[in-house]
Amino acid sequence: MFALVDCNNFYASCERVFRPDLEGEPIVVLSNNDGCVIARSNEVKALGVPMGAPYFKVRDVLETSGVKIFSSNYALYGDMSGRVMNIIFSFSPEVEIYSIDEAFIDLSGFSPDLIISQMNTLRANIKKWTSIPVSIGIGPTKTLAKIAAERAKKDLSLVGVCMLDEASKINSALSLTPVGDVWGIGRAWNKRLNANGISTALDFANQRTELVRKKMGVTGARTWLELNGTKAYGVETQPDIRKSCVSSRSFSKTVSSIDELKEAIATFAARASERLRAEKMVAGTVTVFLLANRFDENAIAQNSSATIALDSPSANTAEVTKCALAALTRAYKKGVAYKKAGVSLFDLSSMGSLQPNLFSISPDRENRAHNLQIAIDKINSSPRAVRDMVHVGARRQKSNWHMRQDMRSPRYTTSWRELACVT
DNA sequence: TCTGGGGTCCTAGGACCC
DNA sequence: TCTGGGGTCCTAGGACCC
Repeated sequence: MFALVDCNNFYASCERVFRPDLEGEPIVVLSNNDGCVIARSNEVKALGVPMGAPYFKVRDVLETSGVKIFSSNYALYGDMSGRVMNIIFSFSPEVEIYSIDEAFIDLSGFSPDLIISQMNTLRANIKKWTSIPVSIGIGPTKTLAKIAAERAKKDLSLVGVCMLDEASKINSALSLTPVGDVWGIGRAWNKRLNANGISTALDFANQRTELVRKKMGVTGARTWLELNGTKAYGVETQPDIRKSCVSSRSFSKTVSSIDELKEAIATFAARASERLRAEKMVAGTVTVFLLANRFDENAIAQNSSATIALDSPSANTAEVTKCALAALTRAYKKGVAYKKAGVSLFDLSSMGSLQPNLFSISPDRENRAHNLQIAIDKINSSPRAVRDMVHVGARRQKSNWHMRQDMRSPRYTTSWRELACVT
């Protein structure tokens, strides 16, 4: 059996940890740029505000209903996530951290009779030690555990833990689950399946396997197997080696000038390389992409990108920035109103296994660049430094493309300056 | 006026190999 | 008239996840 531990309304719950006065109050959390609703407390779900709704469209409803609105605070959510995950690891080492708010546990070592009570304890401990509420679903495959977790959330009589261990329970849960809510069935397949009269997970599970394989490829076939109780996915306790690293932003206003784009791209290049260095990795290629308004059919044709290989794999901000700016010049089209831009790093490898460049002109110079980078990182991470105190000159501190983030809560757990005070 | 960011996997088609 | 068989690698696009 597998368990899925799923935090309830995770970001909204995080906002309540240091604001107990918000317990029972309606809360939403907005995406970067305060663009969309990406988390809702139960009270807001009850108001009928959909997931992903553009803020400007639901602003009036939220305000008249007295909903508390937060910009996203990833420093807080990331840290709270780590605390929840640590508690789960204390129950079993066979854990896969699937996302910021979800983890699978391989229960093969657990005695079947004790699973429910142990999961109840886990749930209670997480609540007690972090104040984050979770739901736990248990099933013979990961996909069924996902469905069980949804049932645990929706059916209040289950008190947060749902185990699907018998055919009758599984069938009943499948019949209550819309096919589009199944893990692996997204928007596109949901539409096509519905058009063919398949509306619940049970309808889908009852299709002929050859038909599913033919129409939906191997991914669809795996989902079908998992719904029918055959394991297609295991618990991956080793995190995958990362294959790419992206830093990107939508602009609050469109940007057409190459100089402004340069500042943005230099910032993204720095962010992405910084993240890579933290994971002791280096990149082989740098891609810059420029996107026009994605809600305008005609504008999408103006999207462009360019990829350039680094001379030798690197995560050095200066190197990556230089490369990214060159790629920008290639991708840039004059006169286009860009809405979003970003830098992706590909061909990643670990720093340790680095192959030196056979044609390197000056290994000594590369060494010095490396040491400089270490010194800069050290300065910037010192407790007294403001964010990015030392940075590449191509960036600028204040620009009009920067993010809107007007309603962010304090970084209670990761910044000394923003520590909660009891008075 | 306004619409997130960061990922992975699969497939089809083209170019290439012997 | 007729034109092999078996591969790999790369890329773009589409689908999915949170």
